[in-house]
Amino acid sequence: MQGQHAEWVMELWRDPPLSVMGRFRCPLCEASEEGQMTSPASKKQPRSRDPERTKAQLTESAMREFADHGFHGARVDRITRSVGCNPRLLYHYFGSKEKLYVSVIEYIFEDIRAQERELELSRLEPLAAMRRLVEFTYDFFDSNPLFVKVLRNENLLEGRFIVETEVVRISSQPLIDAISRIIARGLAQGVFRHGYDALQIYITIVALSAHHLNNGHTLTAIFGVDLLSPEWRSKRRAHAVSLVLNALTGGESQQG
Amino acid sequence: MQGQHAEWVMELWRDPPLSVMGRFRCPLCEASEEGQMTSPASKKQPRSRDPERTKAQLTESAMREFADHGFHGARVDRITRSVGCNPRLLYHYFGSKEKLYVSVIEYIFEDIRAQERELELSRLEPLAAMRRLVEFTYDFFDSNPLFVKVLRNENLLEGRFIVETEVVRISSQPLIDAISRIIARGLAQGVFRHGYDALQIYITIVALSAHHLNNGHTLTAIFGVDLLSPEWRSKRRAHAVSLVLNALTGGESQQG
DNA sequence: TGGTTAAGTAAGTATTTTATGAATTAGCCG
DNA sequence: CGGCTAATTCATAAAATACTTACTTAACCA
Repeated sequence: MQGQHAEWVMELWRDPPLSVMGRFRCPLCEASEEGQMTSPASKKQPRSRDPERTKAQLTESAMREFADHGFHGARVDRITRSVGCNPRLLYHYFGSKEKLYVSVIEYIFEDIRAQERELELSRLEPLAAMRRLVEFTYDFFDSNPLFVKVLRNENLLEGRFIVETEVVRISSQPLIDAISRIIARGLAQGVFRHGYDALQIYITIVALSAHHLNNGHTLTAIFGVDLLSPEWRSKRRAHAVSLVLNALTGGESQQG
Repeated sequence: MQGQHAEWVMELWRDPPLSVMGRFRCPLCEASEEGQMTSPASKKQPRSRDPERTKAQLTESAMREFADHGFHGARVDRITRSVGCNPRLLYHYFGSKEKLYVSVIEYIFEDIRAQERELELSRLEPLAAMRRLVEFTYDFFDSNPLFVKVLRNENLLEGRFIVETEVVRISSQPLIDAISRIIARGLAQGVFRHGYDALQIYITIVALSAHHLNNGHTLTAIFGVDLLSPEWRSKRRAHAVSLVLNALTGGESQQG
């Protein structure tokens, strides 16, 4: 849904030259404004009172807005308008654009934590566990574009807000420990011929899974192949699995 | 120099709470403003006339500004002030913030093209060639943070400007072809036991080299290990080389 | 030397955008 | 019902920001 929107806007954008004149007008922004303008019901009936719903809608809308435009590019006005509520409400519930952004980050991290807990890698054989980990990681990023985009922007801001939250720090060590144990078991059983540092391996898996998503547009422009197409992504999934497993099981030179 | 600045600002930023009140003030922005305020010489002597120098200074300053804040976060005012010239000059030479941004992208790509041409992979043995390619790619990203940052922002904008330039499309296919030949030679000689698609391998190399740079701040917050420290980066370099070479040379299962 | 061109300056303006003060009214509980 | 709380609206402040109009003056060349 989001991808379709992006492609459609790109299409609109490609033909006319950069901008005719005057102040910069972001075509993505204007398009999304118009797109949302029709949906939020008719104008004048007052909004029914439901603070939980309002807060949730604002968070959801803000997530999309920050994902699509980054912190600086995001407009509070667009957020409230897409919800259909008065701009004042945003400040009533969140205090500032900044605090809204932080709450979006926290909101987004609740998802991944829940999903990660369901992995249960210790019951599988080393090779199968590793395969599952790569597939899970790949699929998570592949199917959570908003997560990917919000994190990209947070890195643009040099992680200024994520260090404040405390929500993210918990429960990442268990995953690294689990990977350590898989590698140790694999080495002991002889199915793995190379030991790698667990954190390095995990970052590698994340890199293989997410880099083409983070950099899809420039890579596509550079190589002339659409790295964001479903076809390429499914090939990428197989490649990631294959590469990691081959690296662990194979070869005779090099250490890790 | 840039990294130091970032760390210093982060240090300032960590203690006081998000913002006291009022409109959002970006601490990085204010710091860099103050930092630059002292340098651009005394106020009132008129600027000596040198269009080339002025244009070059503006491009350079804009590159840093766009890298540090993204397109929307960048301020034309800061760019001209850090150069020490009148804001009108930016429009005199570039026309708009938007066109300035495009010219920065083109400027940045001239570097990498020049460096890539010096690779000369075909003379090396497959294993050595592959090692050199990984090391070169890693080192390029590692030592060109502005390139990395500008591209990250361009992806946030969904590659809206890079598709316009035409500068980037040339001479990327030769690299992919060279990689194809290396892999073919390696398979023929028996040093490689797995054939991979050249584009997949190259994206993989880029991913292993750049993902921790692109996502260093969030990953650092999540895992509590500074992935941007020199120590971690040098370990990362070895890991990337080892992983790719092991994947190519080793194992008996899986294809590519 | 004098005149043309363009580099640079001074001082804005129009617009956008975040944020607020204060009034209004819905909903809940006794 | 009546009154209290807080959800919502209205109108607007206040400041930033991209961009401009109108001008000055240095540099270059016939």
